[in-house]
Amino acid sequence: MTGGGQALPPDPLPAPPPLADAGSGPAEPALGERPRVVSVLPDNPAVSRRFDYLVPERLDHQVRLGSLVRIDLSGRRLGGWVVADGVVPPPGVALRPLRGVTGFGPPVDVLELAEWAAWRWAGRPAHFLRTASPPGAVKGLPPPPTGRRPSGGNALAEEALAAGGGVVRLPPAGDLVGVARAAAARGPALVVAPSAELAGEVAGALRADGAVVALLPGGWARAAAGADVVVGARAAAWAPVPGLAATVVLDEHDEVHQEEAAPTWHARDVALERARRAGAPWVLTSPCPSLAGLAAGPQLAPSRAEERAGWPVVDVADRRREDPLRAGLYSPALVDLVRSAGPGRRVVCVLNRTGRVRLLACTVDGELARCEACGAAVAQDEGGELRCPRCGAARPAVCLVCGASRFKAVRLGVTRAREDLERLAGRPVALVTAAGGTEGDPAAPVLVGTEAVLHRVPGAAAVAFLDLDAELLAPRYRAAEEALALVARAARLVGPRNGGGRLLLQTRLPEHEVVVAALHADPSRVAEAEAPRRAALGFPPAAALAAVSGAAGEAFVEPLRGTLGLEVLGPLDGRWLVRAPGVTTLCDALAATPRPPGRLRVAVDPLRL
DNA sequence: CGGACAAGCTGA
DNA sequence: CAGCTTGTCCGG
Repeated sequence: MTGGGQALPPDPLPAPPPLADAGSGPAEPALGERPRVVSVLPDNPAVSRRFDYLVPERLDHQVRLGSLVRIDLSGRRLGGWVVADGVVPPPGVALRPLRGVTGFGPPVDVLELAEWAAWRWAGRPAHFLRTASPPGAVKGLPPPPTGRRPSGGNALAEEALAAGGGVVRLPPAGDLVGVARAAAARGPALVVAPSAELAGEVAGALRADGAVVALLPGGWARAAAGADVVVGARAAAWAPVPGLAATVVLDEHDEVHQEEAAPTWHARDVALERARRAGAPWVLTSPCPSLAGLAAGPQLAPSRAEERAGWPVVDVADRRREDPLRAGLYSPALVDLVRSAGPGRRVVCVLNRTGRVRLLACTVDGELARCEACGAAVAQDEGGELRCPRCGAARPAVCLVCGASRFKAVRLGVTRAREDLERLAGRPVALVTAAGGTEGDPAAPVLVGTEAVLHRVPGAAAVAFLDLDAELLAPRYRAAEEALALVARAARLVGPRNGGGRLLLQTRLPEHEVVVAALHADPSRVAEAEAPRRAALGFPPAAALAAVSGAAGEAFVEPLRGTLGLEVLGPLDGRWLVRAPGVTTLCDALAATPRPPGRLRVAVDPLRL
């Protein structure tokens, strides 16, 4: 099967006992005096076993499946989750009593989901149960909801929900709240947003409708007590939602939905699996659906006119026409654009490179300036000397081939771009980087920065990508999707065309499907070009991949080499790639392979490759 | 994980 | 062979 089609639960491999009735089977019907015993999974990912404990009388009514409890384990006190109740402990073990109950924990369906996720992303259930647990102790729940269920909402979302599930292509200026509304109209809905900020906006809008909204992570108890809508960022995919009736993932293409650290779980896939288990319909929305998202179900697109209206005007500056030696990052169109900036008309320039200068080329023979000692590209330091970033050697700025002393920056960083733009625009230009700093006046009419600038600025009249080719040609298999996602983010920042929103794409690849897709407000062009490439190259969702690294990587990967249907590549840069035709084959194999001692990182579906 | 205990190394 | 390090196992 292909990746995004939701993975089946683990086959009965050497799988651990299912969480919800782990251990030793159900108790016989209370036949007199048998004491109550529960199985507890310790809150310590290094301990994957479950241990049985007696429930003291005084805690009896507080302990239920999922409860967060305190236990004694080999002399230490730990937290843990009750994962089975009424178990009959194996004979000959001296049981200890639970030390206490911390409070409410994940409901049974989430306990089972954690077990599935441990299989799906080669992790430990405890890791997921932490994410699924409330941020603080929850001793009691608020009264059940008395809200007004929202009605109406986005028509395409309603259509997708009625059909059991679908991917709604919602242009950048589209109404995300309307999608959440359509879901909540069907009953308790789970809405996973790409950021806490957006989650807050959705929560605010639905509260204004009169709905009872649990905004995660703070609203965990509200969610557990029942709510019309449970909404939050990534981790909300693990929130309790009694009576789950619909699941929504907003901006499913956004890579923030995936955890970077192993286990690399993806909120979209968690939400989809949850919907599947609950028999609830689902909606994924995106202005530019990912292939992984599209593999989950049918796509519902607005009319061409509607979709176009939701994107800004896009201009393409074809840098091929510019003199390759003299052409910098500043086409005439760009210069016009930055000169149009002013108070209330902010222009944002995106350049995904930090630093001042990356590569220098001799103005006479075009030779790149490289280190005499080690051959790395050298940069010009403040004093004008050429300094090697790799070995530290410095030398005067003289071409090694022709002796000329003038160099031209062929790849400019944002620091340099800020200075250049300030000169070209004749107005103050501020620099915004991911590191958090802003150089220059943050209220400046022109901002330049790496893609972080798109996250840090509240709005803009226009966004220019100074060098879109850096994204288009990035050596990552998802480069095209990522580039379009970046353009879509900029599109949301500037707003739709009827509000004057404008994007400028500077590129030497004007025929590239990402450029064409943006130009025509038709993201399907990227998906259509990309799908056959992924299939040909064996990349997700046409195949399932795991990246294995760490000192124990070799030992872990070795037994996988012989496994039927698996392909093990590497090591390359200390990393192995495990490829399988589908998620089930891959995850079954990973789950069946013992973990050798030592540092090991297994990233299933790695984002960056 | 962290403690318990067993199997190996060193110095006399 | 004591005294110590290193490794493996197990916990309720």
